[in-house]
Amino acid sequence: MPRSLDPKREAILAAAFTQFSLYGFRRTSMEDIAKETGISRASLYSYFENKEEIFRSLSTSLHEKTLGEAESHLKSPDSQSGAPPRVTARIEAALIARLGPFHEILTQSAHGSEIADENNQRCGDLVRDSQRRFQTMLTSTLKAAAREGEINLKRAGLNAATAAELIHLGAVGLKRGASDTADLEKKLRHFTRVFIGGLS
Amino acid sequence: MPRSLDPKREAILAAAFTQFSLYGFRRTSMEDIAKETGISRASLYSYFENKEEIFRSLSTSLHEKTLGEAESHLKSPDSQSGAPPRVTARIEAALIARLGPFHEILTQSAHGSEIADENNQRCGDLVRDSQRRFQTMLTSTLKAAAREGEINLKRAGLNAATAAELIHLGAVGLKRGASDTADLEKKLRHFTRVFIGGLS
DNA sequence: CATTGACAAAAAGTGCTTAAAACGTCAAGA
DNA sequence: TCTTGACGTTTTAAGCACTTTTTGTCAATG
Repeated sequence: MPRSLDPKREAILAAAFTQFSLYGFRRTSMEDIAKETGISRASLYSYFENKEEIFRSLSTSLHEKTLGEAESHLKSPDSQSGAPPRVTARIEAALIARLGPFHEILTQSAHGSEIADENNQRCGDLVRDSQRRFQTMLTSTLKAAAREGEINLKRAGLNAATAAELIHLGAVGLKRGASDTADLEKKLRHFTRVFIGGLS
Repeated sequence: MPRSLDPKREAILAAAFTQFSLYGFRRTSMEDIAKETGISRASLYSYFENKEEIFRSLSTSLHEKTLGEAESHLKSPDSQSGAPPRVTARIEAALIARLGPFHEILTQSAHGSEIADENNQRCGDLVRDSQRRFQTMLTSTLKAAAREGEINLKRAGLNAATAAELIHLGAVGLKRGASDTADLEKKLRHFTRVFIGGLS
């Protein structure tokens, strides 16, 4: 059985996620996680090295999930032709899939900012790597769209990688001003529509 | 003499800015500021209540300066007609004027992030107010541009305030990925060009 | 009358002690 | 084989006494 699909591990990760959301990383003990999982604290150590590894596993898991969903949106076949470039809808969905869950944690948990700090501190490598991967996906999506004439990068004086970076950074910026998930999604939709429109 | 133009106060503020940049807010003492100014510590207290007020004055001053410059760019008459909407160049310049100096402090000072933290903590009201004012400026600029047919908000399904918010938040997001001032300016130019292009 | 040295009060840093909490491991038990 | 209670260790938190730094205020001064 692949480690990443072991149901016991999944149960522990789910319990840990609950506790981290409630109390933050520092204030959550292995005892808390064990109790929430319904097993003894000692058992935790047969599934994870320590609290740090649990946290990193959670982070990895969320990054993989959001990247996977983002990728599937970016690669999904266009539903039907229409006036607005079809790539817009795909990028909209990808941004929502990629950024939504992190924003959700940040706004819903009472310890959202502490969790975000710990994540940058302990999983900075994962974060940077995921960002690079996401930007790479965006880049090839934009390249393909340019090849098919959906957008025109040359006219804007941009290459695909630069355009992808601008979209990504801009979208991340929208998180700052979004009060809840619905608001973020609305902003991301408008933003993407206008920005891709500017490349058409 | 208006308090805000008293040359003694200005000298103190300049000295304080130097020290804060070098040592951060917490690690800078009134003694440090006095020495840098070339006066006694006691004299500081005849110009400012305490270190907090010095810091807030500095923050106010930078906000006013950047808002003023941004406004003058936004209101400046268009140089000459051209293919790209003339409002683009004005917004580009305004964003650079408004965001550049803060980004400069963040990247140039060894204590940039501490200073930014203190600024949000102690001057959160000033920050929010300035952001609102800047967004208001942007909003009326966009409204005017729409009135003159330079951009078309309706087609994008946006009102001017929402568009202004998107530009502002997006531009702020670009700060995260910009290594230095030149890089930030380049990103802001590209971003503005594409985004306003999307509204044309 | 603007400036400052000097003073008392407050705050911040240091080192040490103690108590409590959390950790990681392992042998015994289900 | 999987689970866990229990054990020794490590980490964290709190308290205290002490020193140093920083603060805010004035009366004295040039």
